[in-house]
Amino acid sequence: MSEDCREFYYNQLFHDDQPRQSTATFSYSGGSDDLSVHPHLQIFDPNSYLSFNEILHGPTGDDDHNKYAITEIVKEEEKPVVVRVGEGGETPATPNSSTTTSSNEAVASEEYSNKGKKESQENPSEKEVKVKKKVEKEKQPRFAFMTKSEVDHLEDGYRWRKYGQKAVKNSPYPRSYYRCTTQKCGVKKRVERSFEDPSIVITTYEGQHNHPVPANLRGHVAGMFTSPMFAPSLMPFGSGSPDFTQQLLAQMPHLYGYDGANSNNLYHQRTLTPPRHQHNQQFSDYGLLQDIIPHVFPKQ
DNA sequence: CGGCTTTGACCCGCGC
DNA sequence: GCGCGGGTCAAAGCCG
Repeated sequence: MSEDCREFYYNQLFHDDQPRQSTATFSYSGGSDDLSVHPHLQIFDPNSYLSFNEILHGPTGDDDHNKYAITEIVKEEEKPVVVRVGEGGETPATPNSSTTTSSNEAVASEEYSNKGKKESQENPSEKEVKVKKKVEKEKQPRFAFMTKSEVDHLEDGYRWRKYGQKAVKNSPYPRSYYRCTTQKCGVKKRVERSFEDPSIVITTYEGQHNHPVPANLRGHVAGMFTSPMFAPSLMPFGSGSPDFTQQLLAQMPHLYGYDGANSNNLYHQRTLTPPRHQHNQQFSDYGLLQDIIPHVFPKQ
């Protein structure tokens, strides 16, 4: 089988605070439908594979080009670490310009029922509760990424329920608040559009999912991240580091292939029609993963 | 009918 | 204390 390899540049965010210019090699099989050489591919739906070009730039068909070109990832807790995908020479907005640094955020790890605030008012040890909440709140991993996208809410494999929307000061664009719909998963995300560059969507994740990507979701990313290969125990990241799946998903939201609950999902349409690249650019997920994190997925 | 969005009201922290 | 801004609640409505 012939394999075409190209280089994909990105800054590695995952392990430390030092942004590192890294080179990963994306490999995909060329002109072959022979998946037997990649038995792991059988767990995915081959119809949802994206071409290498789409990995880099987002969907190329259906005028989707550049809609999902991710521009930056900002890790919020410390100095912003920028991850830039692609080499489009874009000038993304300043990471700090639109990410929230507000201190009055809710505790993501708590169950998000309506009890939180109101009960704490009735509780005798009100102060202790507040302090505890504050500590827990500060522990929540949080990071933001900026995506060049025409749609506000990018699919990431998880199901979200919108629970609020607020006007943002000095910005004509509102900020939307979402919560993961899975019970006892307190992950939240905020989505807003950069007022400096309206083509850029800023998504801020808060907390870590305590469950896999919903299994009933379509698309190879959901399948990939629910596979045993992505068991948390295999992930090389220390505690306190944002969940890898989220990070990888955050890097490549244009990979999200499932048909989620939201009607503005660009990928809804593409999952209904076979990708045009299927014959000559079948993408190997495993090869991709090997190259991104070779110490987790050593080449055989 | 269940799941979701919308949206005004409310809560809370912070600065003045 | 007051006002402001961010975040959340929850009722109402929409939709498949």
